[in-house]
Amino acid sequence: MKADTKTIILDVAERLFADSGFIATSLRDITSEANVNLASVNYHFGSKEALLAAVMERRFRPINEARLQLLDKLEAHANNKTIALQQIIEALLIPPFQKQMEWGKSGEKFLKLVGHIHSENNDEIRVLLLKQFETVRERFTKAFERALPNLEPSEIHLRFAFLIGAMAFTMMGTITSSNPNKSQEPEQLLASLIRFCVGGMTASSSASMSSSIVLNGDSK
Amino acid sequence: MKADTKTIILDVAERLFADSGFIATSLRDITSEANVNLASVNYHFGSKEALLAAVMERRFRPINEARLQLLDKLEAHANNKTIALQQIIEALLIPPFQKQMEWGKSGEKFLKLVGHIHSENNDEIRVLLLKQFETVRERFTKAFERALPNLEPSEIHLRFAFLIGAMAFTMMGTITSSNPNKSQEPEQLLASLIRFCVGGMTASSSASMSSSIVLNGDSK
DNA sequence: GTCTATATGCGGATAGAC
DNA sequence: GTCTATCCGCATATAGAC
Repeated sequence: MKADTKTIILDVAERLFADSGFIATSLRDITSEANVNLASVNYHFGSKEALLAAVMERRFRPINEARLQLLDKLEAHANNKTIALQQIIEALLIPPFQKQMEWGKSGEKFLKLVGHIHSENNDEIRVLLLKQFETVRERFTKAFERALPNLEPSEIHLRFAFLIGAMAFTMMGTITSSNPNKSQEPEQLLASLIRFCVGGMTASSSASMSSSIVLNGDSK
Repeated sequence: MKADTKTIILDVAERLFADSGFIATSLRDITSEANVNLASVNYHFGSKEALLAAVMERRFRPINEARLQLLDKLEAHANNKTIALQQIIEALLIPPFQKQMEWGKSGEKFLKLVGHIHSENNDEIRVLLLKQFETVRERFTKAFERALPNLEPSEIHLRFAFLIGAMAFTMMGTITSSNPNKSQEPEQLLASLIRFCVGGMTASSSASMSSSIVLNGDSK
């Protein structure tokens, strides 16, 4: 557990980025809290953006590997049989929560950061995140299409995005902070999220909008 | 349709905030694009934060009023009968899309801004947004509890948050920009979102997690 | 590898003429 | 109400001694 400068910077940066966002966090905030020199960030990482990339890479690689391994296992166990949708969703949603608990205090703020990154406007960062997620997205899209043969691919694409949205929003900590129950157990939160997403993905595609409310109101 | 300075600033600020986020957009970006003087923002609004507050207020007030009016109508028409869950969700999700279409080009970027605001870390801004949403949240929470008597209030609270997350993420434009179909129709997007949320809210609460995957992995 | 000192620029906000 | 000019602070990044 030697705490070299590089690791300390990564840990502190992760926490501050999660709490205040990438843009609002200055290198001075990071280096002063980490008790390292201001110039060391540029020495070790090259730039502020590269630091963020390193922070994300460190957490996302194992999470996405776990996701793909779980999906591999599911597909191996199911010989030509269809995989239950819930298991696919669990393979997607459990790893981030599981890794967070495994990492303990160090990874405590990571989920919050993940949520924030999803909404950062910085294009280069988004590209970096999407690149890491690309393989996962492709593999799980195919799995969803096999498990939900009655849905159009375009509909599955949209619902997948809704699922990611619910997950990202959950991870941002907005929910836990607004919840009356002061300390929401992560397990309960995850279980509820899984139920919600299973219900959303399996919803009938035929339901039409209620006629009483119309979008195209030419009210003027 | 006189374009006074104040309105021009509001329009341009809304668009730039939506595209690049609040922090990353400078007053100089806004005033130069709006062809107004830099000092006019502080003259008309007082500060950059107050400008954002004004931008949000202008759009949220009519949207939240529409939401509450729709819910009023639903509750008036249903004499002691339970309101269909889908109608409650529609009353919540249709107004932002409907208002956006009504506003046309001027309100085009508004949904994107809404999505971003949900993830801004600035506490004062979040408080401002939550204050606007408070009445809506309370009224719709009660409606959900009546429509879903089998769910625990805490479970409903969580699912409501997931729903907001799916909506916010959708609004950010992440979906539309990543979708292979180049121009996703807003109506189709909204219809899919409603289906997903109805499915998520009505999902069985008894489903337990698959035993093959466990969160508490003491892997070390 | 780590430090100090500094280059260089942009940010919000305001004073005061018109 | 609108303009110019400016205050003042903080940002990232780097140069160069140690």
